[in-house]
Amino acid sequence: MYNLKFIRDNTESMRRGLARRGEAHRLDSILKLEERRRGILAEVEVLKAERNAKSREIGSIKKSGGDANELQAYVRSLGDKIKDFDDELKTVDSELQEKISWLPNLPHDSVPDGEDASSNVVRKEWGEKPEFHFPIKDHLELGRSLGILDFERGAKVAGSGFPLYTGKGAALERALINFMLDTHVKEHSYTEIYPPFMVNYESLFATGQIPKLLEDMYKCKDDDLYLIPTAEVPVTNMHRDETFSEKQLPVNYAAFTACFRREAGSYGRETRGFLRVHQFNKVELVKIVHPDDSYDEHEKLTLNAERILEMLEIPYRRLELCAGDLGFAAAKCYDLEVWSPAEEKWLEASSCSNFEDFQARRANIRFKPESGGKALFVHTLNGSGLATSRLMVALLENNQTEEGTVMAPKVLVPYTGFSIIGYKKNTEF
RNA sequence: GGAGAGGUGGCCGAGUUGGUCGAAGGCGUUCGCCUGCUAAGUGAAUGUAGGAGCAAAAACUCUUACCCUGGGUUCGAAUCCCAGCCUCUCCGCCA
Repeated sequence: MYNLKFIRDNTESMRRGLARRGEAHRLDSILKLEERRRGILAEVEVLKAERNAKSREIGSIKKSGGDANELQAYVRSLGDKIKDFDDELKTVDSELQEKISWLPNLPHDSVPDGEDASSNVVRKEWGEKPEFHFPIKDHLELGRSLGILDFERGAKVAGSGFPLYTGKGAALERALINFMLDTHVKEHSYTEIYPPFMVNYESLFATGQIPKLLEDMYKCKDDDLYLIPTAEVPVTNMHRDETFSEKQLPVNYAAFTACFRREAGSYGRETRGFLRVHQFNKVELVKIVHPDDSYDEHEKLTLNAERILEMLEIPYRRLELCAGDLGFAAAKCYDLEVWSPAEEKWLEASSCSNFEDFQARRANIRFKPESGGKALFVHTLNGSGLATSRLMVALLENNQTEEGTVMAPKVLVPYTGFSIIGYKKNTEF
């Protein structure tokens, strides 16, 4: 979220950045409104200054017992004019704020050009895609035949797109969450957070889900609360309207939450099983850092997420998103994709973004420099570390055996207590 | 859900018979003085945001707004009225 002064002083560089995302058209009406705003301001402030002066005068006249009726009538007429200007100003202001709130973040210089996902660049590929010498099953068949996933009953109790895990499926899910949290907390030095799963409008606005993604949020209308689409929202907003001291930075958080997304308008598109769901679990990493460090921290964060996949021995690749495919608030973003042998496709399991000061401005999160001077905006980052839904697809499919069973990854065994998901007793181990 | 108390600057805390209050006092912070060092003492400074002026930036000057939020009354509101939000205490209900 940019302030007016910044837009006015950096119009051309903003226009260039926005053009890379195909959003440059948004700037002109803002500039026009801004000019009108200043015009009104100039007029109304003169009137207000006069009103203040005359009112003081009335005060002293009255105190000394004089008659100020005529002056009062005059100032009253000033007040009427002021009200007209103020009303107009209010209209212009809210229109401006609305328009500015739709300006996305500017892509970092290092971000490749491109209009859509087809221009994303593969930066790295890890692991070997497994080769099977038998007909393989997809995650849905595996989940059903092994009795660990029950999408039908999930649909019965809630609706389609609400996963339901049973027996070893539920245990595997829980193991995965604990494993990821433990790794980030104990080995990568993140502080664990367990936040609310519902947030208010201000929080969604601050992290940039609103206005653009409003339609994708589940809302509790009676209470004006929204189910979180990601832990990024409550965790980043912990520090809304706060000022850090410079030496408190960087702040690193890891949070497990369920995530809720309406996925409005995406029906029929890759909606089988876990490929697109309304509720899923995710361990999210959030960093609040010094502006000078955010690109280093972005690399670190991405490596922290990749480490999980390597420990789980899941083949993945890292994609750098092109300017046109960047999320609304991101200045730079890497996606991590896991391999699905059944789909023969890469599936997005993580998205690691540097928001620079975009969210910090909206959320008013600052730090006080050691050298003194004004508080500056921090940079915020986050990334999934990771989402279990797509991970579960890769995990089941990549680790299936000819018998139709699934081997649990070695690192998970201490968490699950079992190393194989067979046909029997998956609900009574 | 019911009853009551309260929301003021980085913090604490005055200010509620409306007027010179952006707001006393204290703490903290910054700069200086003093003292072998530290502590203590002492002098001064110290809110944020917007606009205008100065060719630009900084400084500076002028000005507007802000005492939870949004309305209202008034020539004039931190102070009065209305609505809302939040916090605390007590009661009820409940996992």
